[in-house]
Amino acid sequence: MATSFRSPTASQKRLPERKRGAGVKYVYDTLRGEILDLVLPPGTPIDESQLAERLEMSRTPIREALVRLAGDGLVTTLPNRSTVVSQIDFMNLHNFFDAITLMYRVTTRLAGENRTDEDLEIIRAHQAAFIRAVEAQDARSMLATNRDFHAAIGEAGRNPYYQSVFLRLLDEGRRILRIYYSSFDDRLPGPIVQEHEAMIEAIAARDIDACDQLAKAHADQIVAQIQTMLTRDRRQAIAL
Amino acid sequence: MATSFRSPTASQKRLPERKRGAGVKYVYDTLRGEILDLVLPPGTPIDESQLAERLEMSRTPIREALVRLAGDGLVTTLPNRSTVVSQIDFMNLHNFFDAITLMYRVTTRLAGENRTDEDLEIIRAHQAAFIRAVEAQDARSMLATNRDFHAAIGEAGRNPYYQSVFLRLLDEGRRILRIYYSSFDDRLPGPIVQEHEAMIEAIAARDIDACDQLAKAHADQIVAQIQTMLTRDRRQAIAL
DNA sequence: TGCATACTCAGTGTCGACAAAATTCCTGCG
DNA sequence: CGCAGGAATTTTGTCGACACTGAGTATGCA
Repeated sequence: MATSFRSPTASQKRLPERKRGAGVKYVYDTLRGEILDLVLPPGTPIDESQLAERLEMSRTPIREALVRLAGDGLVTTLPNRSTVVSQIDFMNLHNFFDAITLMYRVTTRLAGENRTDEDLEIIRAHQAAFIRAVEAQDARSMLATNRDFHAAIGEAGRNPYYQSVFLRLLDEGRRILRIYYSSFDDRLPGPIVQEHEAMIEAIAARDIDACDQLAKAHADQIVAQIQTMLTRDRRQAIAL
Repeated sequence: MATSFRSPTASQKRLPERKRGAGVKYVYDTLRGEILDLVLPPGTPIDESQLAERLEMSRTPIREALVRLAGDGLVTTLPNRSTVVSQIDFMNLHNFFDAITLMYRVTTRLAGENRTDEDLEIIRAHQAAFIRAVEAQDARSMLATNRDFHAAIGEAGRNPYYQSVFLRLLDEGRRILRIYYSSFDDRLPGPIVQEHEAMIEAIAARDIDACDQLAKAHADQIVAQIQTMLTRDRRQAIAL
């Protein structure tokens, strides 16, 4: 099965069937989603030919997507060998904690300074989506919407340099938290919802000090959650 | 001219002449250097076929290098159109100043915490190279070695997340400063050399507070230099 | 039986060619 | 003379093919 869904007779010459340039984006988005949701766990080798066959396109757009993912740090290219999903460096998680705490603070502060009313609407929409995911107890959706919520705050901060690291950290955090939620099975994510609400209020009120304080508390809370998870179930974490 | 330097008769089949996988790196390094030195000014369109001809390889490795450069933010890809060297956003330089000041501080602090003796040797070697460039009044080399000096400090900090932004900021700073040095013609770069020496001392002594203070002073000084340049010669800056 | 060497093969890196999209140039009309 | 429409050209995006690399396997020798 899955050899071809196309009509075997009608494809006499070639049917583009898909817009020029959309192929790369599709591969990129698909792989990125599967990596962040741990459908492709760290260390998984990615075979270009196999992917090309599965997604029904040539290896060229596949390779371009992989190069972009390598730029994001989500995959690692071993020269003349396969490219693999990047490992999560559990030995140096403190680097991650340190950086994401600082970036939470910086981006939330900047959002308090530079946000427009439109930014606020977008942020609130993401928070609403996050709440829906929490109520539905859908871990995958929770992680994705939580990431989008903070990414929107970063956007409102209007500093592309900070935003580039921040997005990278949020993606890495999504992978790390995915381990947590897969081992504790879609439970309520602590006081995250209320913390988000407080952050929105502070950003709306342009209260920079409150933004900083709330962001730090939020970061500390998440870091504490992850550390608790790691000490409770160290074996699984190390296995990955 | 420049059609081919190879023997026209001997190339009956094909001569690799170059290691597998080295092509992409060569294109990437070459273009990156030319972009950072403003040999390719912002807005310059990059023609794949032309580059392929000049560097004597197919378009495939050229395209891969361009995708990587786009990931670094050095070029901008316009879908179905040419890719161009990224513009410098002079209207929002405060974002750059804000971010690089913070990253100078963070990386120098971390270097003070985590540096090894080997790190210190590498940093001192880069500082020596920088001094040589200053004495030779070679602006291009000054900018490159200054960038490498701070990059080495970032490496000693041992936090890849910070390092990824920091490198990006240093590269952008190299482009911005290149305008400065091209308009003021290779003059002495203010008190940068002494500031570097003081930073090395603080890192060697593991004096975190001094690291932070010196990094902030260094950043402020460079920001002030750039701002002075911009107010003196606004036309040239805006022209770019 | 253990180890070094040669062979096989799956998989990447590069190439040349074709097709789609966009720009440019030309032509005809007002 | 200016402008709209269309043809020609330029340039990018995608494809299939092939050579080279490294890993796994088999083979021969001690």
